[in-house]
Amino acid sequence: MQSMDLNLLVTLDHLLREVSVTETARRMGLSASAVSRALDRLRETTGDPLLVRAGRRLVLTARAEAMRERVEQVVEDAQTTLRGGAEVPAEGPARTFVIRSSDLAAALTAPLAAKIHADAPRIRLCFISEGDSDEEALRDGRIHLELGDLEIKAPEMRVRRLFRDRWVGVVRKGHPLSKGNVTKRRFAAHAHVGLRRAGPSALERALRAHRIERDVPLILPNHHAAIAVAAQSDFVAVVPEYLVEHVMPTLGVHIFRLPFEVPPLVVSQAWHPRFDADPTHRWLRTRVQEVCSSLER
DNA sequence: ACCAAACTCTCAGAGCTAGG
DNA sequence: CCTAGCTCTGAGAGTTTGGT
Repeated sequence: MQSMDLNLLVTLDHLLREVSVTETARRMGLSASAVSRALDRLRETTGDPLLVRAGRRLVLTARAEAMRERVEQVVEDAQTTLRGGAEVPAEGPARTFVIRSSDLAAALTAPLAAKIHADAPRIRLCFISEGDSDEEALRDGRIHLELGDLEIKAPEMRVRRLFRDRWVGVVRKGHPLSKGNVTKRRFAAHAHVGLRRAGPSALERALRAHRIERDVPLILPNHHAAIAVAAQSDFVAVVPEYLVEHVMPTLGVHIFRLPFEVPPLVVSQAWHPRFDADPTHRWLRTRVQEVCSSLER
């Protein structure tokens, strides 16, 4: 076998996650041209273009898409091998991890807490809401781990994708949209609940791209509240499908496919590099990953 | 048509390593 | 120690595409 530069795997891992040469370069602390040439070598090695132009942006080829999870796992395994196993220490003082989490990550709270309590009863978890969403808290160690639909800007921060899910429409049983085909016109004809966010969400961008104008007379703080309101009123909510299936299955709502394309929701975990080599933190990240792999469709 | 953004390519220079 | 070969880098120009 011809010898391969295994450092290319790390670059590939970043490229598959960022889908951008510029962003990969920023994350790795390299120049864009260096990453571009690394991509060249990856293309030569794999015999696939991996990332191809789509307008101003790049998109993954089918082969790259298929490689993504495997590459992530290989890089993670290599890092674990080189740094030592991610085992929770049997001795030592009790330890509390502060996890900042949006309600998008709520589905994994119960299985994660059960797993941690069973395997490492000396570890305590303190979940806080995303109200305080500054990256300084991750930097200075006030927050040990962040979970959710993250838009981390700090280049040094470690971000690992946990799972993806699709957006669905939710209405009460017996609602007009619970019968027949939901068209864009019918979708927009009903009042919707919106979510309070700092910037436009992927959903709002998709609505704008499809020129769908909906009436949003009610803004709520999170998806759980949106589902609960939709279950008991004529409001329409658009939420991640797993939240309805895993967290609020008892409400008896009707779920329908959206009549337009929305990029999938991506839930990730993020942490500061200061915790990279911390064996207990690594053990926790691995447990989070395990719980999430059971959620992904 | 013009401008901006993102990626690609070429070039020259620097640093590292192996071999003589 | 010197040299050749390789890799990486930044600079700068070119290409493609989208927005105005």
